[in-house]
Amino acid sequence: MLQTSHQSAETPQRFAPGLLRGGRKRVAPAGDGRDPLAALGTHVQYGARGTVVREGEAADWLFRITDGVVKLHRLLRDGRCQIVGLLFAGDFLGIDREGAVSCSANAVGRVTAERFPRRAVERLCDSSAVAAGLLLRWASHELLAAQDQILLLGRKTPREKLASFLLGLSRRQRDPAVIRLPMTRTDIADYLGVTLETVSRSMGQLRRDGLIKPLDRKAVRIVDLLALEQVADCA
Amino acid sequence: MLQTSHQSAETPQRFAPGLLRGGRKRVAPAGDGRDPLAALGTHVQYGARGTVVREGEAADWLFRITDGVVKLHRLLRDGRCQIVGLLFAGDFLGIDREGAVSCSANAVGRVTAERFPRRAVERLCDSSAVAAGLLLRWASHELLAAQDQILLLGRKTPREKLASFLLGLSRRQRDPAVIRLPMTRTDIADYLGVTLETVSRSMGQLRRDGLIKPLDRKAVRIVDLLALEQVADCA
DNA sequence: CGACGCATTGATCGCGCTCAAATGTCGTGG
DNA sequence: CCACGACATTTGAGCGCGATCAATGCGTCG
Repeated sequence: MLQTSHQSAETPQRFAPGLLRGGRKRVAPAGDGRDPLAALGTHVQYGARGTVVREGEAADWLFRITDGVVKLHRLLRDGRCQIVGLLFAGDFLGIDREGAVSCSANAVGRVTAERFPRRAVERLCDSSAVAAGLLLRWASHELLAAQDQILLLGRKTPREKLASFLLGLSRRQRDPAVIRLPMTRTDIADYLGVTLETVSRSMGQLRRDGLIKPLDRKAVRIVDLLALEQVADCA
Repeated sequence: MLQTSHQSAETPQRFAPGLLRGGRKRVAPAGDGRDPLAALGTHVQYGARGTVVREGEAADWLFRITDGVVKLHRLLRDGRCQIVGLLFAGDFLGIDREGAVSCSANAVGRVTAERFPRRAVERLCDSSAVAAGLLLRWASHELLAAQDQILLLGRKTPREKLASFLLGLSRRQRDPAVIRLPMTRTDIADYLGVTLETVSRSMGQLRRDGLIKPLDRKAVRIVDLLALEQVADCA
């Protein structure tokens, strides 16, 4: 079985995790100064839970997400899992690699991305300050996000973690008042450094306190934005 | 990050508390391809606990540490503190800024650094792929370190956190078997997302288990490197 | 329908936090 | 030089939060 008849994105795909379809090299306008990478890219697509790269693989590719959400996660030997990053449309995957891939990357829902040969990108960056600057700007921004996450993991309570997480998601979405949760409770737990039960309880707590209102399993409505920001304490 | 921001040409330069001495602009060999930044830099020095930059300040400067250790920390409203990064010789400070400084930076011991005018660095990066590449490479590496720290904070036990921390430090030092701790227990605690008592207890535990041997309060000898690596679980 | 995956809720346990006290270390001035 | 005080560190006692284990509910698919 390759694909369910349902087109809805959240339907779990049953086919083997991995690459759905690799496109042909796109013929892009060569002189496009706005996106120096475009000419190097190939479009690729992944099904829900598809594996983009696996920890330890040779780092031959650089990706740029065009649609969907990708989770970066690392495992400890005994199975403990931590999601070290969430990538959305526009984010790069694989900049931070030195020879081998440092963590696995999986599609959360369906994902489309551009894939660039790593060598070619490096050559481009060596010659084009525009290309290098593009990646540098993104890496700097990502570094900031990582610091936020470090503060969250090190010092925030589960309740505060969840509030911060929800607000972070809401900023990424069309309607900031209705948050679509692309991931399961387990994923959220692995992202926030708690257990899935704690995520569930914190969610219930925020609901009982009137800050949010769960719509369905994968969507939450922000009721009291101010109070939520207060809790998140994004000082 | 390194955005082109228009800022007053003459910012009244308030010397941060802790600044010992500001040097003169260094006249560097212009054609030095190895270090495209050198010509822009000024040497500065800070005393122990000196403030390099404070959260919220205008991000007018980029620093490169030449000696000593700098801690980056962020505070929550109620005083909880998290050290989001430690910078050593060769590390940059301030790449990840967008207009304002995102976290405070303090010298841990005595620190010397180069200071670059932010706008000049941005101009250089816009024109020189070498300069942009230098910063990009550093940012990528730092992003990797941040992911390690995220895994540590989210999923490791205090004992594992301390082991990882000690091993990380040892890699930075001349003699990898004798670790000099540049910081206090409180700082270590704020870096590892635990309390100072827990740091102390974990240290005692590693000592009793024969993995390390505290020499004095600011130095530790690694007795059983293999076991320590096992505990750190840097998978 | 039953099987499965995901989420919620409850009961209990133990690790790490908190509060508190004792001890050690360093810098400073008499 | 020693006495002193400030501060860093260690150690102890007790508690509470979040993890763990377990049961149940709920929606989807075969």
